[in-house]
Amino acid sequence: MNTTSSSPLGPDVRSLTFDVSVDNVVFGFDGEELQVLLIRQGLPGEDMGAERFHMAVPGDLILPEEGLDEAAARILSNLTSIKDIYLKQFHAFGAPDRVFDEKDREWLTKIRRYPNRRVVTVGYYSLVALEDYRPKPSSFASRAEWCPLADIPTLAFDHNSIIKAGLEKLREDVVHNNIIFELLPEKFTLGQFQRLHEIILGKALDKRNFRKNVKRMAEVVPLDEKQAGVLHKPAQLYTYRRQD
Amino acid sequence: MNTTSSSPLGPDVRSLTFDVSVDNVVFGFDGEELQVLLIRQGLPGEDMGAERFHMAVPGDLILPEEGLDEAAARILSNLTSIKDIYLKQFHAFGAPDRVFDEKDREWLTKIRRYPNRRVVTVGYYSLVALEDYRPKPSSFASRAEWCPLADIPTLAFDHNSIIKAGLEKLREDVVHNNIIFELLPEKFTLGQFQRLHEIILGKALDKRNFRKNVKRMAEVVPLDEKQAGVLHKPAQLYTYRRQD
DNA sequence: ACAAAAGTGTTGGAGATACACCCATGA
DNA sequence: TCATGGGTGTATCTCCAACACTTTTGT
Repeated sequence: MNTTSSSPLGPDVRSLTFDVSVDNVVFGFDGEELQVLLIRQGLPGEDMGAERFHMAVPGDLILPEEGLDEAAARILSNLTSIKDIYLKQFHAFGAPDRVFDEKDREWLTKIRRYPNRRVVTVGYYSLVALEDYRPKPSSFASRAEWCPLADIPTLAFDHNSIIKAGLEKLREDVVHNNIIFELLPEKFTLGQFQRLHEIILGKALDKRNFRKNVKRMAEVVPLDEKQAGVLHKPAQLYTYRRQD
Repeated sequence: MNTTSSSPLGPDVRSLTFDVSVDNVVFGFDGEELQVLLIRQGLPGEDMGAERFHMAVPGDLILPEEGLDEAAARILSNLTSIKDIYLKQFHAFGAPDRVFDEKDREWLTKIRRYPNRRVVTVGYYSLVALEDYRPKPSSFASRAEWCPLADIPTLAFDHNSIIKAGLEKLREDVVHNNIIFELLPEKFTLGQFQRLHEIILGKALDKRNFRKNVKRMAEVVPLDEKQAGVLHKPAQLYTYRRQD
């Protein structure tokens, strides 16, 4: 008895209702550069020959009985099979014209019951060591891949601005919290660690000063192991050990 | 096609509809303590003898054609007549059981067309010099008043947690941005300025060091004016002048 | 031998912290 | 005269920025 169409107060539900979605901006680091997890929109049955489907950040509508954080995790896992990662809400996007492009609407017609309904979306960002997560597409994602931040094409909806906002938030959080470790592989060199900082912060850092600071972090501990197979002096490997 | 419960045509639609609201946590400073702007829920026609209406933060549903920021400003102005203030989005709240209390539901029945619909709300916070803003209730607010942070009663919905989250965000932003000036009256003493910092940051600061830091802020300029009518040495007054 | 990244200390300046007493006013 | 907050300086320490050369490996 409790919702929409049975309400005594009138029929004009369409314009007084919203869908709520979640979009996940997942950053990954491969030791070289920062990447973002993108999906290619496409239904399982469809011929994928045509390249007309769009790339987007993995996102979808939330379910009626589901919290936002919960939805973010479920949706990411549904579309890319990546799960159990740190997901942090960073902003809600609700411009009435978020979705205006003709091809976006066309796509929505295929997957949504009410494709014209206004959608407010909540952005989450996440950080992973890229090598630990190989995305596998499913549901309405025909592909799911890491894409270098520099090479991101024009995406569906307002996803380019969502990524931009997520990156800004990431930068803030890296400076003030210890979020950056989520992005590192289990074993990493100080070179990678520094490169990661430089990429996220967008500026060069002094090697000696950087290493001095790292030495003061109790969480970063050296291993009894060195890099091998590289064509230069092999680097000491470190790992991150959470403090009590 | 794997895992998902949502078919290509999207998840089950019946109840898949939401309202979206905005809640404004407005902080004010009176030179002594930090306060929050609250409204008392009540319809204009109703007898206000009974004290059974609840206090809440000023918030309401967004309109179909309206952006989130826009809605926040409109709603605040509608309910309290306070306008043209700095409003910053800080978090979206979407727990499915955000509204579960019987009296909350009862109240919604009076003002909402679809009182049982799930509501996802977006929190905004704001900062003002309390003395510059005297709230005037209207719409479904029967009262609108400043309430000291320490004396906040149990509020409607999840508004206590929303305030808490807003305060945390405020603290962050005070440290890293220059947001704090929004909270000060036009003319202020360094004592007030320091007290405000201490209240927001939740810790005591050294007076001499604090004043040293203030002297280095070009935006804080002394006036040709002193406090009067106080029962101690009158303090120099300062003002905030935005830099180009 | 060469290329490529790893690794390593010192110095100077700026900003943070710690700390105690006199001053001007209203009652 | 007393109570109340206003107002002031110095010494130390920690953190940050700037800066150049040697080492180890693979080819």
